[in-house]
Amino acid sequence: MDQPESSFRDNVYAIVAGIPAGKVMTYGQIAALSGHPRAARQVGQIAHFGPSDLPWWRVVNKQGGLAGAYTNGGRTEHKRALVADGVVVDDEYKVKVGEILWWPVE
DNA sequence: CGAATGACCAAGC
DNA sequence: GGCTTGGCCATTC
Repeated sequence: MDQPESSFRDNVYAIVAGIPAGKVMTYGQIAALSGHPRAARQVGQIAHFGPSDLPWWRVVNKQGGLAGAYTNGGRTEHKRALVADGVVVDDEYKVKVGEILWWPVE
């Protein structure tokens, strides 16, 4: 392909696609692992405009809060998808930080 | 191609 | 504790 293989976008795809069911990751974490520790916003853009083949519902913010602009219908469906995957949700629309999957850094 | 937007994060007041 | 600012860069108009 014409694109460089180590694109920020491509890395995000691989990471999000690699999130196991029952776990969630944060935008900042994904961005950092993609090579841009401050590009958490782009993860959100990719999530919105990017491919829908990836489990974006397993992606939450640093507070464990769900995305308010979830393409499927908002936090309602987002939370529902998480619970369906086996993720523990504390409040109506928040996930425990302890349930977040942290990648093997260092 | 340029400007605007944005599903975030961290620091400052 | 909540609002404001700066930063990142892909997607859209």
